[in-house]
Amino acid sequence: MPESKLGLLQGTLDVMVLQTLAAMGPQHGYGIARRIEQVSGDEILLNQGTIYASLVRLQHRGWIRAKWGASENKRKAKFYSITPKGRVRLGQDVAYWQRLADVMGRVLASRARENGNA
Amino acid sequence: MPESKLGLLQGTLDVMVLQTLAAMGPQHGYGIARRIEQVSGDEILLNQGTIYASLVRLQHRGWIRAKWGASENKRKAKFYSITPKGRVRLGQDVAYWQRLADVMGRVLASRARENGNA
DNA sequence: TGGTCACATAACAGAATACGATATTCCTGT
DNA sequence: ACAGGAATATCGTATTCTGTTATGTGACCA
Repeated sequence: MPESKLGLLQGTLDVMVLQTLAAMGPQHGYGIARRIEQVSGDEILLNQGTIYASLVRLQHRGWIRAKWGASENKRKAKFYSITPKGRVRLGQDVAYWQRLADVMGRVLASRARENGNA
Repeated sequence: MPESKLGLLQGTLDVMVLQTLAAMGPQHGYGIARRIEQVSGDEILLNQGTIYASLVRLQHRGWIRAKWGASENKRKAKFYSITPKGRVRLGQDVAYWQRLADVMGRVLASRARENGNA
């Protein structure tokens, strides 16, 4: 069980969605959410509804496209897939993330002066 | 020169400010901003004014405190320092960041299927 | 037939950074 | 002595995103 729910930072959800679609192929919103939670080792728990706003954004920008179909359970579901533009964007996002992680690492590593403490 | 300006994600600026104060001791807003840019290797470029909203937030929460003084150039400046509560918070923030970076790494590493591509 | 789960849409609240305008004070060049 | 610019701070607004909650629909099962 996850220690505590891990909140997300602005933009990280969209990247994970793109990555998930790139890695899994076409998938419906519900499935994408479950997959992200699973891959994260259940550290991330997406509130029901949270993923859809992301999907709307991404589709609106032309990075994913949707098509109605039926899930494995015969239920009506919208299947999303990543577009070529989406792949390009994903590449940029990953590069951005690595840069940010690098910079944060550098900043957080700047040594603290030896203070008495609390 | 930086390739391109690196935008920040929600919350990362506040953590960097706390860390900077913990590492440098009391410092004024302008100095904190310059320091963050420097430590980041000039990848981060803080727009003038951006840092102050962060300082207001942190002070409002009791994580930093301010005192008017004079900068090395004899100009009037507000010197901020981290409080005990701020140090606790910084620890939590760093832990959070590491968790998020870890999870993002896991998600972004999920293999893409071999697709023709674009 | 009634319930629950899979799956989707919509709308608002909260929070933080980007950006631009403005004010003050000190320092430097002429 | 004066103009201009750098150091330093404040404020207000636009934008964007996640959290959250309410609501709807169709399948499956007891």
